[in-house]
Amino acid sequence: MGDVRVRFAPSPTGYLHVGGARTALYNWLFARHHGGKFLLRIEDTDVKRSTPEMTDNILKSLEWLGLTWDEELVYQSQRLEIYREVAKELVNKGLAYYCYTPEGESECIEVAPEEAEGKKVAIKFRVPKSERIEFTDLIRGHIVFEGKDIKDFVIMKSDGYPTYQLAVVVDDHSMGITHVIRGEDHIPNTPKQILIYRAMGWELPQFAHLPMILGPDKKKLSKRHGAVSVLEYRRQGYLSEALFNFLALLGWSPGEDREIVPKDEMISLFDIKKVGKRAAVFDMQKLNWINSVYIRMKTDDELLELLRPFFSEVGVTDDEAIRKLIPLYKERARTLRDFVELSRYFFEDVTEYDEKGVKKHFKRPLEVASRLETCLSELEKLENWTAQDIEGVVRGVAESLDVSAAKLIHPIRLSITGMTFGPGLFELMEALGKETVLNRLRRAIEWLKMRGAQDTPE
RNA sequence: GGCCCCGUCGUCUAAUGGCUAGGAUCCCGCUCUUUCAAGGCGGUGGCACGGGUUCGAAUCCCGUCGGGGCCA
Repeated sequence: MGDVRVRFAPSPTGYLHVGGARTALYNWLFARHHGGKFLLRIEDTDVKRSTPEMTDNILKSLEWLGLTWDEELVYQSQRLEIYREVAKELVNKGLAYYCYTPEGESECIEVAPEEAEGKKVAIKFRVPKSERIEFTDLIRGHIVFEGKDIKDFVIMKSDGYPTYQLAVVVDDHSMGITHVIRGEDHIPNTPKQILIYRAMGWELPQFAHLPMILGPDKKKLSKRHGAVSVLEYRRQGYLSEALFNFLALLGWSPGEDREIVPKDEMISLFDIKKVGKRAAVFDMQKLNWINSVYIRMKTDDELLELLRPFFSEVGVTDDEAIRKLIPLYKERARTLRDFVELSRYFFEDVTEYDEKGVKKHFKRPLEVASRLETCLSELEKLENWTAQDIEGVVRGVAESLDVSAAKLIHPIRLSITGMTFGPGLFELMEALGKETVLNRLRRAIEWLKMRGAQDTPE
């Protein structure tokens, strides 16, 4: 397939959501696979609802996903004259007509060109009722529409702006688009557009209609389903590669049971004909899994870069502080945000102990306090504050007290983090630092003694 | 309402008309382990339904039902 040219044509009336992103992604993969061009067109003819902010959001989203485009952006708002000329040409050919809506009426009526002068008229395309319009969709195969089922449709509104149907065809033609890859919701538009191509004597592109993306309730994905904006996923701590991988697999499979597929391999494996036909539900759990896989594939240095903005949001700007957390949480985090959430006790005091943890590990307060005191005094003596040596001390204390190491480990964890789970305790203690650990142990011992005094005066 | 698209585990998907319908995720066990996670092992779970074609159907055809989309 030579000289493939595809495009993504969002309208800047909203941010880029994951459905649009997936359409862009498939266009991009198709272009890259065939060594063709991926173009971008901003469909901003809805002047009232289009904003530069949204255009910005869309471009940022695409950049973040690595969906680089070729050639310059096309803005429909700068091409209004061309649409008007084409519409006029269709009228001249008798294939479209002026349509006037009298005051108070909802339907317009055809008027002759002479009569149209000075009136606010729309232009409608005259659908040949006896014709059959068919095309072969790259994904769905042969699709047939009957002309009689299609009503004459507006191509130019009375305010002088083109409708979607006209603008798409004119632009796709003048941009030399060879393959129109878009959402399934455009299937009913296709025959109308084909009629315009025919009327103008333009060569038809190939069409491929992608399945929809649904929410968990199987309804078309929308704001109601929570985060749908691409940049929102970035904010939530998803990696660009992970969202890319996830979206690519939503409706397409590279075969051979592949799940984690790097971008370059994706390009060589991508085949539009293997895209599925059925709508796919956006499954956050799978995204989370893919994200966690990509997090684990990152080097610590790469993660440091990625984590900076998330930590600075909570006031942590010390690289070294972040760096030492990375190995601790790398295989426990599903999102970048998790690093921050899971390591709170590094930056905040422990003010309370997990309720279930207290029941389990602080059950006999005085007994636990005394064990912790032994640990405390041994740890105070420890010069070389490394995970290995800390472990030696703790296990040594366990042995001398004749209790299992777990009897010390769990209470220590609860004391120094307030939580019952987390990274390996000794690495955690090393990372927290001697002073912090000792202080938190002292505080826990005090807490336990108070608790023991009021609890059970046996 | 008219037209169009679609229907394989809960979810994402694989399966030239031919082995006990495969993988991933989720969930549940077991294992490893100081906990959690990661890892390893195992398990529950699916061809929407009914006809036909065929030696043989998830796969082809028809119908029903269900879901979705566009237009009104």
